[in-house]
Amino acid sequence: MADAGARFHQLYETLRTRICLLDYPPGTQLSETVLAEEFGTSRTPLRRVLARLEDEGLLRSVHGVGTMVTDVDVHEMAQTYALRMELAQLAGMLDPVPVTPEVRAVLDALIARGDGLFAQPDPRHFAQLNLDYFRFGLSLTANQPLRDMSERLYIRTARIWLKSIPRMDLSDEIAVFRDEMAQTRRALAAGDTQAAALIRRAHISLSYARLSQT
Amino acid sequence: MADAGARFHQLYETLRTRICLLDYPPGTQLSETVLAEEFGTSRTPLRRVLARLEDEGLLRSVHGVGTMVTDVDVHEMAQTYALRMELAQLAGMLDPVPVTPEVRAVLDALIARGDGLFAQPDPRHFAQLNLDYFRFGLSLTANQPLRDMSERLYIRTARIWLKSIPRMDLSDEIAVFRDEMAQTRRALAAGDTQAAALIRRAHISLSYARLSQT
DNA sequence: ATCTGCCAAGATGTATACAACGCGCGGGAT
DNA sequence: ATCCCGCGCGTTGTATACATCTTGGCAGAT
Repeated sequence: MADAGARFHQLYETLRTRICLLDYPPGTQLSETVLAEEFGTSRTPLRRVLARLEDEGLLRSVHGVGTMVTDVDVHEMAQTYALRMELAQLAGMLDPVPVTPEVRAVLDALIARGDGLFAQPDPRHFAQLNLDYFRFGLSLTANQPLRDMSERLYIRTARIWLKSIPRMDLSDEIAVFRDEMAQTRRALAAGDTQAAALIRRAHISLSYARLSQT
Repeated sequence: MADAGARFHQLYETLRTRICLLDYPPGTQLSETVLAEEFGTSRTPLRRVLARLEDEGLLRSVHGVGTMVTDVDVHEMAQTYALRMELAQLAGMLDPVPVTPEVRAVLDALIARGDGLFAQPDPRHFAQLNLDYFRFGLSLTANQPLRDMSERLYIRTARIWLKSIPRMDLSDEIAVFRDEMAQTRRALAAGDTQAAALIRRAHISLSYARLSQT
């Protein structure tokens, strides 16, 4: 049978993806019982997953009431983006990894997906590509704590960003995103990880500015 | 009866303190059953606490083997300190809080404890004061995500630092610590939060240098 | 009609019995 | 003497029954 830890991880990522991709929008009430039935398990292991999601701030459980998907207020959003900017820059300074052809190949694959997305815009695919590109940026540093914390922060606010996409212009956002990837490719072609990090920082800042206009 | 969340939090802090203060040194094997009996509860709520400690990297549970207190290797230690230095500096730049007389009073109380510690050195009290002073430093920024992540990183390595204290000179370390607090007080007397953060960054760097010499 | 009190339903939190798993000891074959 | 198989014990993981809590609606008094 499959390893228990692997099963836990799969359950965790499944639920986290549903939250981040707005299958469960903020305010949605989840039922431990129905989720346990859906995944063919009992409440106990499921609660282990929900507990972790609650520790990460994505859920909130109240005794006798239910488990709700949390929302993020503008204040927390501003603080998180301010911190994410700094961490993005740090990713280019702390324990940078050498830019190998394999690294550039990964980025090229992401750019190709961006081209496909540009031809056929879709918010959900955009969100997925954005996450994958974010993780690629983290792969440029070998500092594991920095990677963990950055991803944690990203996950916490990604769904709010995705929720605001309809209010903005999807095609414009995709175009800006492709520009960022193209700039990053030029920086990595020169082997300049720090420049790539600064590009990322600038785009996080601009992204937040566009976000807060809505 | 006391709130369930409060009881959870108390259990969590109790166990975390025991781990950080080396009541449970790295490698110690914990038993869910005996811990549950000690706290007069069943395994279920206790496992909820252990799960969180495991997510934070302080414990590691293996099916059929046991739950062990984790150790931290030198590589992770270096990465964590490198990141902590940067975050300490950020605490003086992101969302700084005004330096009120109340803030200075809190620091004066910490300094007084430092004087008492100097007169009567004790590793355990030193560790506790160090944690409280660390949290005081975090109180100088209103950026909650930054505070959460910084504390998480600190907790993860504090016990390793404490474990190395016997190999260093306790009185010297306490003297250096008092110097840092005195410097910080001067910076805060001038209302310069950023200077206080830079002092903190410098001392984290020096502390790690002394630490890695052993 | 409105307000009040109570209860029933459904939610999460807890306790407990059982399953799955790994390690180590011990006996027997070689 | 040595190696190997097997089983027993303790551990964590899972399932389930029960306790506790909150909310909403209904019935009755005013």
